Amino acid sequence: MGTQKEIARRAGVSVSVVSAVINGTKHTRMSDETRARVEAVIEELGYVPNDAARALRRQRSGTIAVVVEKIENPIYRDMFHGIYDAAEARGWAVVLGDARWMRSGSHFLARLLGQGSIDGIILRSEGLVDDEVVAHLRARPTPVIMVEGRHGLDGRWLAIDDAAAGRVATQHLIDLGHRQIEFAGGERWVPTVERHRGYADAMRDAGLEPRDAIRTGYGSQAGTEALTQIIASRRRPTALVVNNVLSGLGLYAAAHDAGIAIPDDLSVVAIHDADIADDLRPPLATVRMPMAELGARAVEAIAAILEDQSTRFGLVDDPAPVLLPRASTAPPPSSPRPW
Amino acid sequence: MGTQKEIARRAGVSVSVVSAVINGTKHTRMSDETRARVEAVIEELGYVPNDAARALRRQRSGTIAVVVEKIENPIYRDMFHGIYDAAEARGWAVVLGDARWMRSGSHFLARLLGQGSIDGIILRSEGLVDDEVVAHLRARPTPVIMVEGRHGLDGRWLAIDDAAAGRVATQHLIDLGHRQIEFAGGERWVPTVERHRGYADAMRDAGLEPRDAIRTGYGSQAGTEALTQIIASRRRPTALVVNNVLSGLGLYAAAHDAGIAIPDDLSVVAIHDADIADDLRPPLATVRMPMAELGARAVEAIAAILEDQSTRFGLVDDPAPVLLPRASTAPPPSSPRPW
DNA sequence: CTGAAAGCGCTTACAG
DNA sequence: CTGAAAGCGCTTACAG
Repeated sequence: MGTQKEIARRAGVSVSVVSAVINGTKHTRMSDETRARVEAVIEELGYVPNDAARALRRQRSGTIAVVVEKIENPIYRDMFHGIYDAAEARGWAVVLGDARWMRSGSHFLARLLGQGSIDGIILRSEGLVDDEVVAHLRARPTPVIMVEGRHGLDGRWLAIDDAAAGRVATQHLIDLGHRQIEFAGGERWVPTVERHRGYADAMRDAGLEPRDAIRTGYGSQAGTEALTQIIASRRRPTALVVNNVLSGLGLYAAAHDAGIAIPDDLSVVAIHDADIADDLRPPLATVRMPMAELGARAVEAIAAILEDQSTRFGLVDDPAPVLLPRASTAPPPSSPRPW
Repeated sequence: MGTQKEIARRAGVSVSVVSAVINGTKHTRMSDETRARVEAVIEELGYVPNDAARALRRQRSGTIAVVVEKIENPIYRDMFHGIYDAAEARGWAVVLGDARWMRSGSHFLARLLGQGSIDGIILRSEGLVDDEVVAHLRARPTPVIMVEGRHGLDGRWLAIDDAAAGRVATQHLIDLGHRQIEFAGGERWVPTVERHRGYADAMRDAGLEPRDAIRTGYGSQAGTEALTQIIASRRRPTALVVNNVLSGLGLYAAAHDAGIAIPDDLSVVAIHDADIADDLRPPLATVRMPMAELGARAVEAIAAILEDQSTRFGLVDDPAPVLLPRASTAPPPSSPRPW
């Protein structure tokens, strides 16, 4: 370990030279011999810079935080990847956290909001963060980019094109010949509202009557709730668009329990792709979203803010959402079985 | 924002007093009136301490990092929770990261290993971390606790009682009357080896002949591979213990594809519980492990090391693994269908 | 081309 | 009981 001071002493130079060798700064007008001597001592001691001292001096930590609501949700995988790659390219480290930890008074929150250890925050929350925490976020200079949610602080939000995703999913079902198509996903969360809007647009364009969204909670339970509500109603759609892969999982379970066959009785498409879609039986058709690009854009937005440059917020619509067909969809039954 | 210096100026006191007010230190022999004035200015400015300066001065950041291999694996949920709670109780913030980011030269790794920003690391890896990175880990003073893996650096590892889990899972199947029971999970990773050992012990205790583990990869694919191998063999077990819930998911898919009914043809128990076990059909019987306790113990171990106290490493066996029965198991078929 | 010095914002031992 | 000062380890403007 050791410090630059110690290296300087051992190499017989000043700390300015040591710092220059480490950082490759212009101060670098030193003889090759001096540089080599310094590098040898650095190697010998296994010197590593003290990040706290650096951050204090540079007024920048080189670390950004990503906070999401349920970190185990598989849909984040690509986003994390996109964020990580973009951050590494800029020389930043990424740390992850769970939105459930953002409680007023938590040390996690203190670290996020304190000066010095986190340069920027990428936040994805379905609304869990309470008003007091939001007030803190607003009061601090640390830039916060909201992803997948259109209520970004100071308009700083980025989202995928959820309406397009809803449209793509619905269009696929229309193309298969379905006319009784519904959408499940609740209305509280903005992306869901957008997806439902895309569903409704596709329906209208095809001369079909869109229905209100089937309001549900989130997670796998949403799928279960959706089917329960449908069964309780007099409606018998032949196809369903659900909010995400986990909802699809819950829907599969409920369909199994109710003796409803997928896709023979009911076709299903889920927004968002994830590995597990391939492991379900039947494999679940999904809409792949540009999550990696969303993550990369969020990193760029933080960089722009820190450098006082302007940046474009809003929709990340390239590449466009694309349907990944799998066996959970089929043409509607010619003579529907009653269920 | 502002600094203590600015607060001191506005409140007409010295920075020592400001610091004392903020930290509640003994220096605290100040009049109530002084304290109130300082607090008012702190409030007014929305002052937040600079963590980098603190970390530099205290030689401690108050942040620990948790690095796991596939952060979206649902089995980590409870462990993260246990870590978070224990860390908060100690006044520490927790940050998460993915083991795939621990590449030599990555800025993420630099932040982990550098002095100043991370006080300790909890690492869970199936072996992804390459030798060069391990060498770095060893060379730095930052304590690293290996969880679920018995090759901890300097013997600093903690693991759940995988052998007991294997035993519990197997015993449940034996109790149901199964005699042809197999274990799937590969042999590369130590916990799997332990689970297989527990399986073998339970079998022997029941006077049954344990079989070698069916070697597979990891993740959902493991379940698929296991069934493929069984089908290719002449063996027809009536029950199977799989390494985790994701493997169970893959096994379900493979069983469906092969026309094998669970549990009628084949009973299944998975090590590790996760929410999705309830969403599968049939719901998947699992063994719940003390993951939250494992996480809490890892935090305590870091604390002990930092405080130069001794601490106990090894197995976290309280509470013991417990079987959560679900519909994926049943007595063996009286007259097995051929498959 | 290289070194001495200031200062980032904090905590704390010390002097008064 | 309170203030002035040192120092954590770094970077960088400045002097030589």
